Amino acid sequence: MLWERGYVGTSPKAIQLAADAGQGSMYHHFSGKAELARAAIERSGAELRAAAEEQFDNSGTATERVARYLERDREVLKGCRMGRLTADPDVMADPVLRAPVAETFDWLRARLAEIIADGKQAGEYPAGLDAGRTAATIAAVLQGGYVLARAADSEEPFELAVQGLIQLLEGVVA
Amino acid sequence: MLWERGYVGTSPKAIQLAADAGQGSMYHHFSGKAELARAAIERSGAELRAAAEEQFDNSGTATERVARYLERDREVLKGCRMGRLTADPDVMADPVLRAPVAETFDWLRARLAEIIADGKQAGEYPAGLDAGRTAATIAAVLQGGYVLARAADSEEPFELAVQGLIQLLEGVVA
DNA sequence: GTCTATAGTGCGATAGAC
DNA sequence: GTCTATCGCACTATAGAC
Repeated sequence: MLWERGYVGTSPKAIQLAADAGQGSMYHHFSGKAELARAAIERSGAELRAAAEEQFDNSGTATERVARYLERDREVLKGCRMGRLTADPDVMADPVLRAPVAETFDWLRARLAEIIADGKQAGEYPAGLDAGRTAATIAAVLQGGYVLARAADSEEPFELAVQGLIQLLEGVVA
Repeated sequence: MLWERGYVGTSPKAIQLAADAGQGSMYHHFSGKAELARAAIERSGAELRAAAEEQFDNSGTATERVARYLERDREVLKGCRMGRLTADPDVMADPVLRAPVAETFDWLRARLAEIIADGKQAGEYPAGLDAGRTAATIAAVLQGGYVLARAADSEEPFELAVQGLIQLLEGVVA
C-alpha cells in the first residue's frame, strides 16, 4: 500500500481493512502509523536487496550482469517501492523512516561499484572508468526510468533508458 | 507547494494562506483543487522547458551541451517539480493532470535526441549510437539522480550519477 | 469578487469493556 | 488480544450574505 499510495496516502484504517484486522488489534501490535511504515519499509528493503542479489551472481561479463539486473521483470508502471518514498515529505523528515531507504540505495550503489570494478579488472572497461560514479549512474537510470515510464504511462521510456545505458557501457569497452 | 508536499499533501486552505487569499475568492477563480493543480503543473512545465532551452544553445560539443544542462544549478534535495508528480496516484489517475507531465518529459527526450543526433553528425559519437535511447538515458539519470540524492539527504549521489554519465558519453567518442 | 459560516467526510489515535 | 465507541482535527467544498 505504501508502494501504491505512499505514506501520506495510506491510512491505518485502510491497512486494517486489507489485513482483515480490527482497530484495537492493530494498535496493540503497532504504536501507530509511523511504526507500521517502518516495518513495511525495512521489509521492502530486505526484499529488494535479495532480489537484486539474484541477478548479481558472477556469471557473465560485468555489462551482462548489470543488464540482467536492469532487464529483469519489473512492474515498471507501479514504480519503485523504495524510490517512491523519497517523494514523501513525511518519510524524508523522519530519520527512522528515511534510514532504511538511504541504506538500501547505499547498498545498491556499493554493490554495483563492485561489479564495475570486476569489469575493469577483467579488462572489460578502461582503467580510467570511475566505479563509484558509474554505479550511481546505473542506479539513477533505473530510478529515472521508473519516473519517465509513469509520466508516459508506458514502459517504453524505461526500456529505452536501460538500453541506452547498456549501449554506452558496451561502447566504452577497453 | 506541489513541489514540496505533492498533490495529496497540499490543501486548498494552505494555498489560500500562502497566497493571502480568502476561501470564497479562491473558489470564485478556480473550480477546485484539481483545477488549481492543473494551472500550477502547466506553468511549471513551461518554466522547465524554458530553463532547459537556455542550456541547450548550440555552442560547444553535444557532450558539453548535455553536461551544461545536467550540471546547471539545481535545488537537488528538493527534487524535480515534474518528476515528483509521477509518485502521486491522484495526479497520475487524472488524465488532465498527467498530460502536462507526460508532455514535458516527451519534449525533453525529443530535444535531447536532437542534440545527440547533432553529435553524431559532427562525428562526436559513433553512427551506431541510438539517439532516442541515449536521450532517455540522460533524462533518466537526471530524474534518478534526484531520487538518490533525496534518499541519501545529500547532493553527492546526484553529482556522481551525472559525472558517471558524462564519462560514459566521453568514452564512446568515435 | 470577496466574505463568513457550515456541511460532510475521513483522518490518526485513545478509552475502556470484554 | 481484540472489540466498539468516541475524540478532536483537517480536509474539500458549498451556501448565501455583502
